[in-house]
Amino acid sequence: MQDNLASKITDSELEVMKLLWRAKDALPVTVIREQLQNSKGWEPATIKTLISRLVSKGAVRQEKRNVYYYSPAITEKEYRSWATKDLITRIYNGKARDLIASLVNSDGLSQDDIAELRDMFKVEE
Amino acid sequence: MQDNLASKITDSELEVMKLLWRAKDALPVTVIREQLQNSKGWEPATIKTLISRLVSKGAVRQEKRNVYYYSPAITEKEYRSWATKDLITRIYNGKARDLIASLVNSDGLSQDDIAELRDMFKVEE
DNA sequence: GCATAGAGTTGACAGTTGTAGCCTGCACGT
DNA sequence: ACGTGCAGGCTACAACTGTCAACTCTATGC
Repeated sequence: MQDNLASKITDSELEVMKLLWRAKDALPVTVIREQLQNSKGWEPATIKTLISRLVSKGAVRQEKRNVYYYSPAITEKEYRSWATKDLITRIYNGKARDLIASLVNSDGLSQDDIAELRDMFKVEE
Repeated sequence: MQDNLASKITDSELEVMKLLWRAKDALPVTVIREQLQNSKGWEPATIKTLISRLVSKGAVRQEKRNVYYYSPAITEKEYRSWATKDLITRIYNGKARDLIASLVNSDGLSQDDIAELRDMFKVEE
């Protein structure tokens, strides 16, 4: 996932991606609209624009049937990984451990989280 | 640090913040310019704009002497904490542990990092 | 077969961001 | 005391973002 893909997914567009990631299959606009119109209060036009932009920037793939069906061209995992690395680069001077330190020292993690992480790192090798 | 402060620090502006965070004291434009002009290749005008915008949005404080002296109105720690939480909210459904899981499973962490984190969580209680 | 709804495309418009020039008044050196 | 350089403030402008409307063309229902 290069700079010219997910790097450019904006907040609004991300909402569309989330929906597509949740779906197991490609979806037609109808379905996408249905869901975002309520949850986000967006006009159909807005949703169409977001989809188009995502297609242009290569984050969403379209598949021609009677009507286009849309599916993510990048996985949520990839996107998360990219976004996280981007954060680390931009504000933690590239040091991932500093990110975690920040989480630990601020109220970013619950006791449960910390317990779980301790486990995670115990098993991890 | 509310939505109307650090939330709005843009990438370019962040470079200015980083410089101010590194400085122990308030700095006049002269000094700020000196450093960013080289490292970033920005024109003086650009730097002035960035500083103004940071002042408007309350991220930088200005102190009148002969000439204004600028210092951060929010700490780097605060900003990091905010930015991290923002990431977690936006793309990890609010689950901090998922962020860390993503780091661990992708190539986000070096072996060294992992070792250090294991220590971190060992001591942490 | 024909009308119609809605998918897809194009345009739009205000606000933000990246980058930078102009102008005016003040401080500093001579 | 006077000129000059530059800090500060204002303006600018293109690209990107958040929202949305108008138009066109096609597939589906009758």
